Amino acid sequence: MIDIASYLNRKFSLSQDSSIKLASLISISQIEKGNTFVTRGKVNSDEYLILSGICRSYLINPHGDEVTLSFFTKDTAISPNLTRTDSSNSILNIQTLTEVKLATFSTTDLMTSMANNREIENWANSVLQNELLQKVRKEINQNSLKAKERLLSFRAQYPGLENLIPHTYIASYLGISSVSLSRLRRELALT
Amino acid sequence: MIDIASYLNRKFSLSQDSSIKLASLISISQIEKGNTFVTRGKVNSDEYLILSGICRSYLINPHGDEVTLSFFTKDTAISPNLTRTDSSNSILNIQTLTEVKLATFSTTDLMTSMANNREIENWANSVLQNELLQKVRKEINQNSLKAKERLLSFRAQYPGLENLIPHTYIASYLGISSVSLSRLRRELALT
DNA sequence: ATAGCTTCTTAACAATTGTTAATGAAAAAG
DNA sequence: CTTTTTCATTAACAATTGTTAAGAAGCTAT
Repeated sequence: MIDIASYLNRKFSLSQDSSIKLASLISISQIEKGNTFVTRGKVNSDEYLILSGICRSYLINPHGDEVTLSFFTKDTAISPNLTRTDSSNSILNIQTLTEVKLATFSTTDLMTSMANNREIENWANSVLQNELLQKVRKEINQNSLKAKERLLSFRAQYPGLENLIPHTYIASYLGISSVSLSRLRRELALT
Repeated sequence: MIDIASYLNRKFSLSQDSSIKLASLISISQIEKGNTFVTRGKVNSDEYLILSGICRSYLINPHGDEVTLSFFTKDTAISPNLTRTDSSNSILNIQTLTEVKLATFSTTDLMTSMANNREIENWANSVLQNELLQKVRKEINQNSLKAKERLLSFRAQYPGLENLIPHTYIASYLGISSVSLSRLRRELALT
């Protein structure tokens, strides 16, 4: 409990007071690699912070293939519940790509805290805004950059991630085949 | 005033009571074709409903070209302020593609109404959820469909729009060149 | 109506990306 | 430690998309 509060204070720049308040809502869990802990179509009413490890959100496309929508790394929040549910059912899947230590709290609890604490309200809103910004950025990248530039952009956004997770996920995130990804990696390595 | 209330009642399925309440916040304006009435980087704190006409949101990509992100047609809401601003500055441009009749109200007024009226709160939340759903759908389309399928999907989503606006905008929305779009139109016409 | 502008189409060629299949390397399982 | 299994790379070829440039068709404004 004390641990989580000081963690929030350090990593999310919340005051000691707000950190303790938020920490009281949180429960910690450890999830093994490869577990899809949020499933499309199922009810979900939680918010998540990743204390350690890596996750991805993904969907099955009309051809039956998995498409990775985004990655979530250590010390970041997973997309706010609001942005990934439709009448409280999840519209996407979220899976661990490594062993993950997760901080979970209910969306309702967060909303109550937001109503009573201006700092928590601002924090939650900034998480939401950041998520939306990311979506717009990715949309622009997909529509206006070629695959090679998108890979460079991915590397800048997620330094080191390329060496930690299967390339299939990165390829589907970039919207290319894994063969293309391999080709681009080779090209860029020769420069 | 009476007009707008009954319009909201009809087109957005709000009760008479809520419609009148919301209508009292609204001011109507007429905007000529081609006007960018929301500009990236500038302060924006308004919500918009399109009473008639067509708009698009767009951005300038790293190569200096315009990229169309989405279209907005008659009787729909433009993306909620929350999803297109960063600390109250707009992160994208919104432009009329025809003459447009617009209903405008301030985000602050809406939030106050939401706090006092459960129906308006639900309505506003459904507009927001719908916007986010659209974003996810488009992301999947872009990452997993070929250009021809994306065009078909565009036609299904915006029936008739293809004949009303310059194809350059549609091409950049689909993430292809306008020459490619023309090619695909021809292919599909021969079927 | 006609001159000027913009938009759409088409063609030819180049560049990018996808598909299939084989090989090699690394990780997991026994 | 060996056997499987999974994953990444490469090659060859096919399909898709981009680029440039030229012409046609539709609009706008005198």
